[in-house]
Amino acid sequence: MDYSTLLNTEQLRPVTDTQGAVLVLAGAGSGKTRVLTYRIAYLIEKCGVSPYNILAITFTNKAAGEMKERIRSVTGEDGMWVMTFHSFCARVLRNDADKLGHNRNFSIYGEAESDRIITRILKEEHPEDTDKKKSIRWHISAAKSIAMTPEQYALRIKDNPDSALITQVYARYEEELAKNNAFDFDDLLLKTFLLFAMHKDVLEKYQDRFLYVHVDEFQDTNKIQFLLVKMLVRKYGNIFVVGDDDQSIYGWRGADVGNILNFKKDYPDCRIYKLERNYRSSGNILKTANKVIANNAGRMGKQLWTEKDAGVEVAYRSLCDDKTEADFVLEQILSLVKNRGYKYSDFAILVRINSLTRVFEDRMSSYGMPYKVIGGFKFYERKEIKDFIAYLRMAVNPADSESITRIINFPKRGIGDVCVEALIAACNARGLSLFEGLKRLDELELAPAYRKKLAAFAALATDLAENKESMPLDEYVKYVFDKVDFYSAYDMDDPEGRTKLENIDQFLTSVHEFCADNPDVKLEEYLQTLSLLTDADETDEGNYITIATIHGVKGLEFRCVFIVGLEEGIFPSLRSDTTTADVEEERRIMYVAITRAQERLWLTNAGRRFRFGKYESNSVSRFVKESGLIAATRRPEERTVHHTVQKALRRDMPKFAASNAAAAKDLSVFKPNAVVMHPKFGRGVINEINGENARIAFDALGVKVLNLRLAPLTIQGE
DNA sequence: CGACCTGCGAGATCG
DNA sequence: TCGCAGGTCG
Repeated sequence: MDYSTLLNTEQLRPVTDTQGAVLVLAGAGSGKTRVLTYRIAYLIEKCGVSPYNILAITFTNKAAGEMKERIRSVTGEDGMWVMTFHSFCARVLRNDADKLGHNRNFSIYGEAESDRIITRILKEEHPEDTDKKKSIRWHISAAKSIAMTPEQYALRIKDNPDSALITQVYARYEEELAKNNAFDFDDLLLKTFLLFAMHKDVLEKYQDRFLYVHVDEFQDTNKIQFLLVKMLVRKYGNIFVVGDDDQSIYGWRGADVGNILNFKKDYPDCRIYKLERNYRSSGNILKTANKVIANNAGRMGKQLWTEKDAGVEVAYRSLCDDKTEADFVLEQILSLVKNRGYKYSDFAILVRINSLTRVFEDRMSSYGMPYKVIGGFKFYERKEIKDFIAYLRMAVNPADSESITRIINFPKRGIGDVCVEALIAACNARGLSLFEGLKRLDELELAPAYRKKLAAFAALATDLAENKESMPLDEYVKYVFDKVDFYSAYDMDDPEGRTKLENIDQFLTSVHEFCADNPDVKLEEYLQTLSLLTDADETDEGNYITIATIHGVKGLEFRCVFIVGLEEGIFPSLRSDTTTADVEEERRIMYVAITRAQERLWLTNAGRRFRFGKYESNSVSRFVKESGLIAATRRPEERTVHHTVQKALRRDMPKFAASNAAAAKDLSVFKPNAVVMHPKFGRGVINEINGENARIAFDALGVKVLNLRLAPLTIQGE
């Protein structure tokens, strides 16, 4: 392979610099993944390094999957370790968890499980402080991501009035996790670090295996992640990290930009390469991005450039309210799809906070436009899915009392809180885990009524645990579904109940697919994979508009991007304790948003927005001013969607304004009392028409107000 | 035990 | 406005 034809000179240098420490500062759209992929290919092809000796760490599972695929298509190599920090650690721990007092079938707890445990501890020991559980969870996580024990952390936060409470709950929390044979997400990193620190032989095994270590999105690593990597490469020193200090947007979660800014201190001999040529965005888009980020002080300093044309001007629109803003965006999309051959999948609507997606979802669904929301609701966080998974966890890890208490009375078995308390007390008295206690109920001190109900659950639990090996995974989950009788747990006449069953069904389908891809997979492996999965990891290539938070589209690109809700208080999102550092992070988020766009970019804000049950007014975001696009505004309140849209059509798209089917739709056919059909809502009758908006009474769903020009309505008669 | 009522608070979220 | 947690009552 001739690498010099595949890469520009900027990219080629780090790819061929294979020994020692290398830092690549890669601007947005500069071919970062390409460099990483070819660097690994180069090691294999030109340096004779075995893929077995290479490790690549990515930020998301999705990124890992994509990189794996690219490496496979370039080198034909498969099965290399390309994964997230958490997956890497889970794999290491699976082999050596016994050295930490856990066993290999440990459960991985997410935030919800952590919350449950913390709430329980607070209820037992500090009932007056239960409202502090969020802050406590945050502190525990913060302590773990800088590798501090409760005692060490207590010193660090000694000025915090709750420091005693926090560290005491932290200590109890650790005991609980140990008892349940469970790790939380922070533990995966921390305990692997401790394992390496305490067991030189284990560390050396991995040091001798991974001779070349790569880390992507290095700007978003936290302290413990960097410590882990440093440890791994200490013996051979081959560390290759790629990142962009301007795209560090996880500071609030412990990501430490210092890792990238001070890389040279840790590796004095390192070589630093900059990738500043952008291949993604038009000249105008890039200019806007550079202008905005230039307002940040703490930067390593990069100036992106492109050989692309300036392209379409970046547009800024101020709309009177949130609904009008949504209509404006949808109007632009429809017009470009109809007249310029764009597909729905070319568009992304980016928001700073999740709650802004709603108005877009509502309107797209009324207008029959295909869309998909990234992030927001999380499939695996749904109660019904967690309940199902809890049964699987119990079968694999009987020590997992947390999962048992979750499902002991779901579906309803008449086992209430009092009964569960009695069981826990009886088990504690004998030093048994809940599962052991359930198996030996006759030995426990319990009221006969409780014993009887618990016996039924105990029989179920034992049966599930005994049968997990006796059939393939996909058959087993179906077996659990039937045996637990999820079907009768939900009311099919209740739409909510039906949705829940559908979700469980979807979960079962995903297990089938997983089994097809990974034949002979064991339940315990599947569960650990599952715990590390998120919705953002789903890849599918449908033709839909993407609605997402900016954090959710990191690393992605779209031909057309709308950044909406550009208002002070929303973006930048300001809390009372705002510091410059916070604003700089907000600005980096803005920078990430802008640099997602390839061809067209719009910034919008609304003068009035419905939030928390009432209208609120926010001033225009400082980022709009910084982008130099503020000129085209009057007072937003004076404008209506009609004027804005007409003006936009005239100014930006004069050639096709006339042929825009959406704009030219003949509205005179719609009259009060006309019967209309809507593909989603069914039959309805127009009650009242007010300009372009009509109040329509749908037979199935009641009255809705729709924009006649946008909504896919057909006249059925009068 | 479980259905219903009331009050409170509301950020982004990799794994 | 909406979702959750905690309290009350049948």
